[in-house]
Amino acid sequence: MTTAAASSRALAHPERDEIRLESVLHALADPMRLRVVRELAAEEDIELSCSYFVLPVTKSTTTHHFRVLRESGVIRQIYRGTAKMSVLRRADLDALFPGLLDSVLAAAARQEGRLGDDGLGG
Amino acid sequence: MTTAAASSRALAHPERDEIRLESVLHALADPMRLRVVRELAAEEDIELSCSYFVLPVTKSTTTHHFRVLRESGVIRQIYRGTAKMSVLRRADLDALFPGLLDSVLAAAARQEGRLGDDGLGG
DNA sequence: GCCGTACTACGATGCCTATCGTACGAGGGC
DNA sequence: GCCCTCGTACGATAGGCATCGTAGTACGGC
Repeated sequence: MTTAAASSRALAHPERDEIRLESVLHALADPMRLRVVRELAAEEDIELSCSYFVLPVTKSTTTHHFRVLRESGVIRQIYRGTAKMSVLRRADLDALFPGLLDSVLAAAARQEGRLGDDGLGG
Repeated sequence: MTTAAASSRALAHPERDEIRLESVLHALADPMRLRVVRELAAEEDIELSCSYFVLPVTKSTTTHHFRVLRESGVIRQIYRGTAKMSVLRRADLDALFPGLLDSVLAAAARQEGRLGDDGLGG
């Protein structure tokens, strides 16, 4: 392989054309997951480990949320050693649903300002 | 009253500033409700009765979905005689979350074309 | 006043899901 | 090899929710 090899453990992802709008909206409708997506969007194209995110839930719940995000096609996950890195699938989402991700991110930012609750624990 | 009077029965709606992004996304994440919203958007600013919508579920389930849409702030409902009319709260949604509704509608239309499933029962 | 239509309220059901705790597996550092 | 860290798997639990059916309410027409 030319790129840095991921661990042998593989993870199932939907192909671009398997991503469903309803699943994406459902994934984004949860506050914990929206928060993760916002943090990932803030670090555009940078792989972040699950442990980077400090969420007010246990590790098993965090694992659950990351799986929902991955299986809905919102993020891509790769094992790197003991860490599991996550990136937003922005290119796929923008191609399928132009403007959707941006308007959701903008809406979340507006609402954060409006309510004075930042939704980002870090 | 100057405008056509609605029935005496009142319905609870969230004020504009009470509308939460997560609730809106949740409301839109259901196929049945997304379908309703798309039909309402297609008849911009026109009040449609619940019975206008031919959904593959019973009337009580339909009532449930309309309530979710209303309580999340996506639609406004008014009684007119025995009928209950619904309209999209486009102005409120556009003011709170600019571009969100349009990108969701566009995404739904794109997905419809992509999958060959129109999501609108006629 | 009576009936039909439009929608609601309520209870039941079965599924999905957000959460937890504990026990386990995979990799890296020593 | 041993242990620590990161994350998973599994089971349990509790609540939410999409669905239904039935019984009931509001309103308009006759």
